[in-house]
Amino acid sequence: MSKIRNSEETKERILCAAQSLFAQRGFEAVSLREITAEAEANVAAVNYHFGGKDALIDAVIVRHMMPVMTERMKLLAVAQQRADESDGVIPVVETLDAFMRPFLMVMNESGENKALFAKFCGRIMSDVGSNLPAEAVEQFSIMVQKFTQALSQALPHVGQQELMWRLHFSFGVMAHTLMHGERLVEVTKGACGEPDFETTLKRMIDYCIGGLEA
Amino acid sequence: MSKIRNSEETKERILCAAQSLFAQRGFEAVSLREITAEAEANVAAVNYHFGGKDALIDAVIVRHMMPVMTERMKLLAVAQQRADESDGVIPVVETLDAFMRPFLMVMNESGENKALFAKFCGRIMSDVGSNLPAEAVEQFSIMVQKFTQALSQALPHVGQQELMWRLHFSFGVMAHTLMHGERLVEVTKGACGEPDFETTLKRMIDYCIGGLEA
DNA sequence: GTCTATAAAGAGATAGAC
DNA sequence: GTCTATCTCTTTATAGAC
Repeated sequence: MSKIRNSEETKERILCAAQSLFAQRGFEAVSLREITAEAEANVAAVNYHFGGKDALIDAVIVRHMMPVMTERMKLLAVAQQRADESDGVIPVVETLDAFMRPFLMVMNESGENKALFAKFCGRIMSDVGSNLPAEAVEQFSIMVQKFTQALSQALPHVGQQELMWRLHFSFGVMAHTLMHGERLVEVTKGACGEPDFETTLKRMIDYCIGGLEA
Repeated sequence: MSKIRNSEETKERILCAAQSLFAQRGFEAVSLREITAEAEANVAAVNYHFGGKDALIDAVIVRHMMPVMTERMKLLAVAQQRADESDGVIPVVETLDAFMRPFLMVMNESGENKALFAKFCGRIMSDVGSNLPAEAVEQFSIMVQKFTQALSQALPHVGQQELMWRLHFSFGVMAHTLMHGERLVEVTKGACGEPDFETTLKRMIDYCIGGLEA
């Protein structure tokens, strides 16, 4: 039993170390040796627990993205309930909030490095559809459908195709900011301020509302 | 003389092959062997002509980004001249056009695969500041400054910090679309239409105007 | 300038002892 | 479950023949 517990801990350490390194440098540029060194585990442990590097990548993605996806759907459902008490249409600001806020929530809940977690999420958003595990792609597809529908009702004057592109653009805003937001601070030498995540979230939502309603 | 000419051709083939592969899979995930195989050159040729893989990466980036940067500055200068004939303020739509259109122009001029070139540009935009050659970073920095200034004059009600973030978001729109625009077509199974680059450009500009003016 | 051959380092994976 | 030792493959880089 103690062995099983240790095993689970080792798995967890590997997952965390992998996520941190993947966030910083991407999936392919990180070696198992670096991961296991940081996780204070053995190279063989990865193959034992996950089956190989590719399986580890999938596990890390699923492990960290599922809570975000679940939270998104939950927030959207809550917003839908609120909307049903009036005209049934979710305001754009609430839909966007339901889409973007879960990152903050998961970030805050986990004790992990927030900036790294953000980068990791941004990286995944950028890679969606390329090599993501099937489970994640499916979840993602369902989510896109739900959110498109909600936005469509709030923005009836925007055609379906147009709306898809604008949602795609909004993904870009989020992915780019999650991945490279802190770099803006560097590049501008702090002239852009050093806002907390809540402030950045609000900025993104405001910007995307403007773009979606354009 | 004929050897020199052949040498230049080999260099060019290597640069093109590298750009194509980097666009598809990123810089670190592509090996020199793959590049030289596609370029029908020898592995040693890369080291002879460029000095190593890192130097090749820098050369590819500089080679393909400089025309875009130059064109951007030129278009902005032209817009400024037009503006000087009235109130001196460049309309947001023209600033955004000057920023985004050069990609199309360079794409169309080069005989290369347009979609690949777009991906390559998007990848560079995403990597700005991380490992880009100093030459490119400097150019980029100057460009950001010029465009921020132009937008600032057109949007006096938007604070400086706020504007920087909104410009950053606009970068995200462009980078994400260049890199993953075609994937939207796949994911939506064509429901988003299959617009040409000119149409997508217009959509991006409209969206970004909405966001910038929000 | 170009190529072959090879060096040197590092990758992922696995067998077998514990 | 974990770890050492090792296998095999691939990478970048370079020396030296042509």
